[in-house]
Amino acid sequence: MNSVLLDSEQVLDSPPMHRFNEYVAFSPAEIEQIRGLGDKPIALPRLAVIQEQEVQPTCFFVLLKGWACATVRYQNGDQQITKLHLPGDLMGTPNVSLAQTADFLTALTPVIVSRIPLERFGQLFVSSPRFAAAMFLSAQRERIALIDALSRNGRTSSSERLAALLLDIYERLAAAGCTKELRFELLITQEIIADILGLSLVHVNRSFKKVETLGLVRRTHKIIEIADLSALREYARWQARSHASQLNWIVHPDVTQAD
Amino acid sequence: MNSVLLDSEQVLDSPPMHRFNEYVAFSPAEIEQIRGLGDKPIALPRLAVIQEQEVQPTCFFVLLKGWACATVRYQNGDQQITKLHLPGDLMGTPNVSLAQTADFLTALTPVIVSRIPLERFGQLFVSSPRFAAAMFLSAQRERIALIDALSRNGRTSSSERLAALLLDIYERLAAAGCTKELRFELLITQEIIADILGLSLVHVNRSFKKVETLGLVRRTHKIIEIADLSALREYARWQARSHASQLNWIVHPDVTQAD
DNA sequence: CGTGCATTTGAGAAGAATCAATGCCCGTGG
DNA sequence: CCACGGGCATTGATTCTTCTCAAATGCACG
Repeated sequence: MNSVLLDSEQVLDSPPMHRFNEYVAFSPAEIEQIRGLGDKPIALPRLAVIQEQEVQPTCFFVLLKGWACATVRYQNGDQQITKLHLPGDLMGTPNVSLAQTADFLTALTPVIVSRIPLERFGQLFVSSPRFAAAMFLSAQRERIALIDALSRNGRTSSSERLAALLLDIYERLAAAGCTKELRFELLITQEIIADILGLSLVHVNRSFKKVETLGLVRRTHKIIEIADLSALREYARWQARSHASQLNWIVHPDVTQAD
Repeated sequence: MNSVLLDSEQVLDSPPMHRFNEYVAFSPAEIEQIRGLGDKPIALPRLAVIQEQEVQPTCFFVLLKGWACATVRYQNGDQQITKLHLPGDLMGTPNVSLAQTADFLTALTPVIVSRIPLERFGQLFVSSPRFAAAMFLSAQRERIALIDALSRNGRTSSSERLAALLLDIYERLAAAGCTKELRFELLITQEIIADILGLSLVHVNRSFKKVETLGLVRRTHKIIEIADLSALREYARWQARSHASQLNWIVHPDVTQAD
């Protein structure tokens, strides 16, 4: 891996930790523990392979900066991107259940990632039920994201799928504070979008023109502006998904901490 | 729900508990605890809705007998089955991360299910790190199943998808001890298969004829016989997925038990 | 021996893939 | 300063896959 070690303090406060607090309100002390899970962040160039397919998983990763993706590749060269990773995402966690990784992790832009060895992760998981609960809920939430992708790919047209993808990216970037009003920078090519949606590059282009013609989005270079948010939601058959909030059945105050 | 209460001992030893031991070798005492999670099993007829879409999740389910599925339904009536559930499966777990359930759980045959209230599940999850680890790994394994479905639907032809579905059902039934040699009973209609694969009923029928003509499977009524297992695997671009076995990073002996 | 559900078949239409150019933007080197 | 080349986006023409509509067949069950 063609990587560059970074001064850790440079990124440790910038990274979007918002994903860890989605389900459990961690205390500052707990947040410190979670930050301690990762190795020193490393920078990788665009197209770098962060983790290979069909190797034994010994770690997973946090994406601190940039965009990346998980790709399943077949012998004949076909590939399908099964997850677009945005800043703050954990990457490679499903593989911990397997003897061999199921997918590639690839940088779509220059990225900064931190490697989390399974040993260190396991220690915290076992010692902190609150952390275990957060990880469990987060895995279940990712299953929902996959379920949504699967149902969309099976039952909606190409342009509806594109609309849904743009909405998904918009909402996730907004949660990470990476949008300005209804605009965001789409850091991926149409070829990558084709790999995400399971379409051909040519057809993605035509779908783009369609959602533009319908007055749902505007494009100028890489900047996407949502022209009509509610119309876009309707067109994409968008289903709002709010996080569970009543979690006292699984999330309790941390007994290892003094009140 | 049009349900019938059953004498519990009638089913408590029959159910396929094999799914719980996939990652963690539980002791008999632990198994007892896990069995105690579920309410008294109930029987439901075919097509019964086990859990509604867009309601608050307060429990999930174990499927003790029969087949069921998780379905995402859209306003216009389109629906996509996102998971085919076979005996032993946990059903509805992804919903615990949401304020509202994302899908319907529906019986595809007469079923026997047991309801697991979140409170009871949460107590065991918090008190037993081994159990928490098993649930975490199992959720990650389900993500892999969804990733595989997503990549197949995006990148393979209809008949390849059908071949992969038949293989998937065969292997899962074999793990539950519900196959005889290379034969199994396919308890679902072609319309259901269409909902699973994201195809039309008519095209499923033609795909069936294709895999039959290719000499990969044979059909007599509902009985499917795999005519050439390795050829079927190759045709379906089947990817073997073995469970992770080196789990000492997260699975430790249960400290609450005496040696 | 109907009746209802599931499977099968046919024909035409629509959606998406493929093949093949062309255009555009931008950085690089002459 | 401009010609060139590479990567990406766009367009056109054609082919192939899958869908839709419609009808017929088969099969189980009262």
